Amino acid sequence: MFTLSEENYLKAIYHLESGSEKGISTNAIAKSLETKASSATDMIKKLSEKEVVFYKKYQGVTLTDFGKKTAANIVRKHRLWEVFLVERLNFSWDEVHEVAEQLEHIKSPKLINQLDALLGFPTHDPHGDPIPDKDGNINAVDKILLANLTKNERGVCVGVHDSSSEFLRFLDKKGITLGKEITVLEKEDFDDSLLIEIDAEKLSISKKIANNLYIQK
Amino acid sequence: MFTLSEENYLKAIYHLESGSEKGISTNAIAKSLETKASSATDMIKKLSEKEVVFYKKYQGVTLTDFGKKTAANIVRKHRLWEVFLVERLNFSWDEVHEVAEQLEHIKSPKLINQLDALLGFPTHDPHGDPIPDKDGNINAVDKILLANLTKNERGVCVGVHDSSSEFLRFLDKKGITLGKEITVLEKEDFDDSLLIEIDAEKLSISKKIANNLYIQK
DNA sequence: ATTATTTTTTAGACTTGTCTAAAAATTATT
DNA sequence: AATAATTTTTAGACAAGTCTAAAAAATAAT
Ligand SMILES: [Mn+2]
Ligand SMILES: [Mn+2]
Ligand SMILES: [Mn+2]
Ligand SMILES: [Mn+2]
Repeated sequence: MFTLSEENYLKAIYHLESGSEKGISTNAIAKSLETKASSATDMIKKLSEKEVVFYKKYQGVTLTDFGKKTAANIVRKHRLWEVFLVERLNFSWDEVHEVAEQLEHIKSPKLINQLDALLGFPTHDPHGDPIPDKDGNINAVDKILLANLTKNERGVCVGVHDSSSEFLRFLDKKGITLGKEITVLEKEDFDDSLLIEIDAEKLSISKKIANNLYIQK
Repeated sequence: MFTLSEENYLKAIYHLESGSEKGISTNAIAKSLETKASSATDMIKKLSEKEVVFYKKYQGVTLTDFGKKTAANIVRKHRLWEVFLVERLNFSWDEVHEVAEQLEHIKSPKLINQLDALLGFPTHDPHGDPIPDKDGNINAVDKILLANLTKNERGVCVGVHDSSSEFLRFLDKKGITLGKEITVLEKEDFDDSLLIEIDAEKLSISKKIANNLYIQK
């Protein structure tokens, strides 16, 4: 069994690993958990002792198969709870993260399986992120950033890269939600902004926004 | 804000207070939390510092108004989660306690208010215990122990005194659940057992059972 | 190839919550 | 009232998790 702190480190390493081949650096872990590198080193040793990570001094860290499965299970719980909060308790997608950070640590296999069933076995959370199954497997969809679409291309908004409250509330304000169809009408060269069509309306989108919205063609 | 440990001590004191006038002893707290008296003394000092309990050395401890409200809120969360687990996630009443012990520490007022609404503002948990409202008030019902009924008296089963898994599963096996009507047909003097009628069937009940079942006349 | 910079680890300290063993206070017994 | 038994508190220690400051290793720059 793992402590709350150990689980948070495992999850951080899991997220950092998806998106880089090499071992995850002590600094990267510390930054992601808003703690100090020395604390990360201490915890890495404990995790290595418990055989959820491979660790050689100065070489960074990688999850073992057991570690991957354990981490995926925490992510699974986090995302299922997010779905529950949005679908059943009327939370908006920018309010769920903090609460899910707590709920993901509740230990009860039956609870999470029944929750999964209650929600109809959802495949994605409110931010479009995939929900791992019981074995930790995720079926990845081929989504690309809106910024990478070319003129006149079209697709459905299926996820966000940045899931901060600020960004999510901004999207709400602009009427951009998951499931909506977006067409790129223009790409402005001098500021990299996009003119898009959504809900039969024209909307100008900055490069920053376009770099944080996932589209499925 | 209170730590998980502080919350558990507060809840223990809250439960011990209902059922005795005087201050709660260090030993009683320690026993109820399965810890040592010295640990209880340490924690009592912290709680006193935070002004949730009154404490004078060797005099035992009592909750302040603030402490009562804080403790009642934890009990509120515990019992609402128990209702959720039974009514929505198909847990049986003997499986919920351990999970509710964890869930009661989740910090989110919106979560608990929405959960309350989702469940239709329940007044009692699956064991018949009252759910405090947001201000910590409970409306007590006048329930008595089955053992205190006299011959030919009748009432509805509304709660359990012992809520251990063992006792609850025993009740399930005998077909005794909350809401059922029970009539006392005989009271045997030599072993204090009861002959009751439930679901139009006769059933013999030991003194121990009768002392742990609450009835509303 | 040295030197400088950055990253990582170690050493020592602190907090929270717990424990054991001993001292102090309270309560019960004679 | 004095002694015995019990309860409560204190003193000191320990594990988990964190921090700062300093040392060691790795990487970058000259
Ligand atoms: Mn989240
Ligand atoms: Mn999410
Ligand atoms: Mn319970
Ligand atoms: Mn209960």
